Amino acid sequence: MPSQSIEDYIKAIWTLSEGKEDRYAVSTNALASHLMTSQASVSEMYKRLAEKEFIDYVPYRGGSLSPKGRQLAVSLIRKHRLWEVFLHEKLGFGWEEVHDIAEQLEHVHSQELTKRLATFLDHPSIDPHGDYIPDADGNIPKQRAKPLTGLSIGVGAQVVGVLDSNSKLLSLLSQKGIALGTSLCIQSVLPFDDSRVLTLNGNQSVELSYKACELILIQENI
Amino acid sequence: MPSQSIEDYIKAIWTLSEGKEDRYAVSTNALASHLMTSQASVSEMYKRLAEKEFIDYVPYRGGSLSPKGRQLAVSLIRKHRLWEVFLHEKLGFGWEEVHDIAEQLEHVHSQELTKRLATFLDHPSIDPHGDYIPDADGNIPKQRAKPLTGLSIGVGAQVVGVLDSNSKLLSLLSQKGIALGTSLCIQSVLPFDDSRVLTLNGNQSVELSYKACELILIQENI
DNA sequence: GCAAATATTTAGGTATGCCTAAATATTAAT
DNA sequence: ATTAATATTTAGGCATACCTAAATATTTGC
Repeated sequence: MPSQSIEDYIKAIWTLSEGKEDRYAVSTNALASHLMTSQASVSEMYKRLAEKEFIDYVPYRGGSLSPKGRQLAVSLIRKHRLWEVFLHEKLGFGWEEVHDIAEQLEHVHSQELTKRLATFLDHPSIDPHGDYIPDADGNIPKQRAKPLTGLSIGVGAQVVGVLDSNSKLLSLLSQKGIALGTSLCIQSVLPFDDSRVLTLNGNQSVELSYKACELILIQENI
Repeated sequence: MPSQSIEDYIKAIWTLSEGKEDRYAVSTNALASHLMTSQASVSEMYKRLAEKEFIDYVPYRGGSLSPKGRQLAVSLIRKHRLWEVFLHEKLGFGWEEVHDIAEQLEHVHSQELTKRLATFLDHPSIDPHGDYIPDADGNIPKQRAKPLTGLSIGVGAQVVGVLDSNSKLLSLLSQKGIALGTSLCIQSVLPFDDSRVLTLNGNQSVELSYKACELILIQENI
């Protein structure tokens, strides 16, 4: 049974290589700053992970998930996102609260539990942040959405996800009245800092920094 | 935040001193065999636990829970038993399957989660094995039931709990048709090994070893 | 192409939590 | 009361997972 640390590392490598080509190698630097640990610790752990065949590791070149590693990562992501749905839908937690708790729940080992939880939740395919939930075989659709910063002025779109589960971002969005499914369009882009002025659901008007807009995923209306 | 190991030790001390007088000291020997670890490890851990003020520890005399330790223990027991109810009632796990999974779930740290889970389950007061669930303030009724070995021949009673969550025992009981709430009475006691022949729900007849009977808690019909 | 900047690894140390074997306390038996 | 049996602790090790500082690779800028 992989330790909690190993699971955290594997999940982080998966997250950082999402959207990149297959076998994308994650640098120690990137992983260290993502996990808020030292590069030395990552370097050491990379050796352990390679030994256990979770990653392919070329010193000075970073680590990339092996098939075994990818499988573990995806099963963790599946558990994490299913628990998020449970916390949100069944227990009434806000979308900014679910991440940290799911972070712990994902480490519970029991395939049967995951299976039954999925059934209990009616096999959801997206979590409260709009991310796809891998199916039982580990298949997960590619995120087709693009960041809000890539939306042109006057074009209608819908919020379908966020790129970070950081609860501060989610609190900010909740506060501004932005949630999954919110319809919006960009009214204008402010000079100097590129903040966006948005129209939400055709009426309210809110301002959002470039930094926040980068992390919001939208899908343009057809 | 106490580590998982510390939580396991505290819970074990609580379990072994349940029913005993307040501040009952658990010997290293008893704890080591309960946790299937060495006495040396327990001795070492006792020092750490005393340092962190979870227990009072007198070398060569064993350790007893401090108020802080008892509080932690009871909150773990509460979480464990609430999760067992969830697994059994919501996910349909059998009573012999829930213990091991709850053993992991109980280590998830979030008071809010426990609170919401209890509400979601409608504030149950007993778990699938018939054990009382401590309330949010840590109060837990004393177990009033007695073991099946203490029941006289011909007296009707009801199964209200088991003294061990060992899944082998639970499987055996399921197999024999014994569950929480089963009505039974002792038909006869066999010679030599003291096995009991039981009548279940007024009709079926099953035989059960003394060893198993010791661990079944019953309440006599009034 | 070589020096400077940056990235990565190695070296040496710490804390937790486990082990076996040896030493020491306590309890029981005569 | 002294010895024998049992219980407990200490000593010395090991693995994981972290750290800082130093050494070594790689990349970048000129």
